[in-house]
Amino acid sequence: MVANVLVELANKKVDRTFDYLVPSSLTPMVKVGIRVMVPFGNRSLEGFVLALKEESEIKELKEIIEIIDNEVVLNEELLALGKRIQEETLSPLISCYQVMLPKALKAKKGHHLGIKYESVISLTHEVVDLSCYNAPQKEIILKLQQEKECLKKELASISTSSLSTLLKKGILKEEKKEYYRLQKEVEKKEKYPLTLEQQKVVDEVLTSKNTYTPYLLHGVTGSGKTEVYMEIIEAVLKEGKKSIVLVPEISLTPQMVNRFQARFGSIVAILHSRLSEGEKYDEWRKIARGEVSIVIGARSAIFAPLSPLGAIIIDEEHTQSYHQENSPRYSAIDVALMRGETNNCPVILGSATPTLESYARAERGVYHLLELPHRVLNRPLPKVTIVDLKETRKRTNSYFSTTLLDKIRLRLEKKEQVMLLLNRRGYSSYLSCSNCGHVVKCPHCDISLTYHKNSNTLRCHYCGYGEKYITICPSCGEESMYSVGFGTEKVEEELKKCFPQTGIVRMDYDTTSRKGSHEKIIEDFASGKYQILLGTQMIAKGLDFPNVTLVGVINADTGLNIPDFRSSENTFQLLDQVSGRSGRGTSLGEVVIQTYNPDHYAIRYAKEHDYLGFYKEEMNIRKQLKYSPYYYMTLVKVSSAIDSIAKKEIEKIYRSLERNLSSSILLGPNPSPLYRINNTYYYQIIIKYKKEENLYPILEKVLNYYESNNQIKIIVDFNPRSFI
DNA sequence: AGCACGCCGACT
DNA sequence: GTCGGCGTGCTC
Repeated sequence: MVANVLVELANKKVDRTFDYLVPSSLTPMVKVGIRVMVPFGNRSLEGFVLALKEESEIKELKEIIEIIDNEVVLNEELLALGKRIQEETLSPLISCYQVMLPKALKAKKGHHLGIKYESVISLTHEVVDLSCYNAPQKEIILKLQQEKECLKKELASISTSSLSTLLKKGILKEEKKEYYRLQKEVEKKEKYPLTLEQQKVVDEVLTSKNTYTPYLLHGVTGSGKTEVYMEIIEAVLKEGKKSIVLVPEISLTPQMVNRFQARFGSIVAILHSRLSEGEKYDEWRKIARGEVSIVIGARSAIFAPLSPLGAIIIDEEHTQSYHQENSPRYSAIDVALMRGETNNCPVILGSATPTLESYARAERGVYHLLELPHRVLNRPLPKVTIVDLKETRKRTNSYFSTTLLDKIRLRLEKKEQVMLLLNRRGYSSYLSCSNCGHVVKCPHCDISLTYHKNSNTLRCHYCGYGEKYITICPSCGEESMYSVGFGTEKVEEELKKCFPQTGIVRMDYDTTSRKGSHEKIIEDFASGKYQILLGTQMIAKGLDFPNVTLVGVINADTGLNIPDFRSSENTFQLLDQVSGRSGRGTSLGEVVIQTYNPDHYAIRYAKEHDYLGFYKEEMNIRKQLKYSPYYYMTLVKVSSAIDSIAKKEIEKIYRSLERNLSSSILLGPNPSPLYRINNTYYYQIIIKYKKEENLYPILEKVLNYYESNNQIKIIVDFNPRSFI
């Protein structure tokens, strides 16, 4: 027997299968979709078996060295899915398979994480007469009579010596059992009754529960989308079918997961990046073995090997993090649609602020539109007040307008909670010299350094470079450096001066980098330990604090000046999402948005919670400027350590695209908005088109042409979410 | 990705 | 004369 093996190397040159002889001793164990170790050149590599056949055209075959898996890691659906992703992203096939699996199962040599075993103790026979045992022995036996079996380490904590005596006497027996690392008990809760609106949405989805149907669920913040998801999941569960729920990484909090576990118990598995390697491996095994029916996870959970699938749900579908930013550059939404198609099941994309692309698809009937226009229990959406910072600046140089300060004070007096958004971390934006105008920049990147007061450093937010804070200008030698702009650190400092008696907590990249700190801040805020939560956009999505009645946006303009055609859309989404954190409980909520651009349409529509108004106005602009969703957009990027080489090659690529693409508009070639990162130079071309048959063939040619050039790297991103 | 093979410059 | 630079090509 001969096996087609795809080896672990993620390089276009070896991105095909190689034939290997299966030694007769291994024949019964070799299956399509398992990992094997094979000789490759003068070393040995891991690879996936993609096919089996009787003979090969190659004369001299080498033999498979050994088998790594007993069970299949890539089932037929995933094998086919990987091929489709390869075709649609032009990424190496091996990377399309690697991305589907937890680290422990990737075909990559090195750390092979094993299954974890625990010693389990149980009674060998019924014990009726307890009188001949001493106190700790009795305790152990009683516990085992109640629970049938216990972890050895649990019983050892009662008494190690009693335990070993009972084992020696043959009253107890010890076995090694496979043990899942992530285990917890959650108290089951009754479900909430659905509102009429929610029920209508559920009913409509369930009419198509056995057919591939994509839905866009447009539901305002607080409209109870999660309850709708759970109801759909329960309905398909009754038919013996399973579900995947994708949520943004940042929303995968214990609170969120608990809601699902409280309703469905132990048939829920969780997959996200904060789990340890071992925990992920265990969760994945539970899924592959069919022990769970619901998977909740971030982007890559879309590859969870559940079968049969009855529903796929993507919450906050507008989230940028559903697009992977490195190869393979796939979109979890596209993958969800593919899997919905092969599994004949509905795919529900939910958001209060869908992307223009998704809503346009819903308008054209590609997605079925479902709507939840009201909050549950007739709770109103919060009233939004816009504060013009140009006016504020005339009177004060505080970051807080008197309007915002007064409202914070009022809420604190009522023992309610406040959330404040500032989408910029650090203390100040950059350092400048008042004498010569010098700005401190990163030595490796084309970007100014941000001052972080807590660590007294200047840091680059792109490559991670850091240096000590300076007061003397490195250019003119004067002691005249001053900081410009402000971030969360500085606002926190001022906030503490304004409200010295109040518990204030900051949540941004810098305060959440330690494992568990993100959860801790959320928990502490939920329990009332703090009254004010100040944070970057990571506080905007999905969080549910019923006691928050005021949301303040310190500066709504931070995202408006980014050179990206989606800056208005991103700003509108952020403002609407963060506004949605206010008034989710019984008290009425309100929002204050501070801005220098009170007339900007993104801010005007966010004030009115008017998604459709924003959608229409933004669609007009996109139409005029020929942007997505009127045109598809593909980004071609060239990077090199040598500026002139990157520049020369992007120009070559441009000429080739110009010659071969007949119905596209080409933007560029230009230096990328972030022209230099980590001493690498970036140039790019944006291709806009409605229909372009030559696109894939020509881009493949370009990629092949440069595959052995190690001076430059080519990145092709179809429908990217960011052009930086 | 590695690693061998191969064809031109400065060294014990 | 040889050591070694890294361009090119191959891995079943």
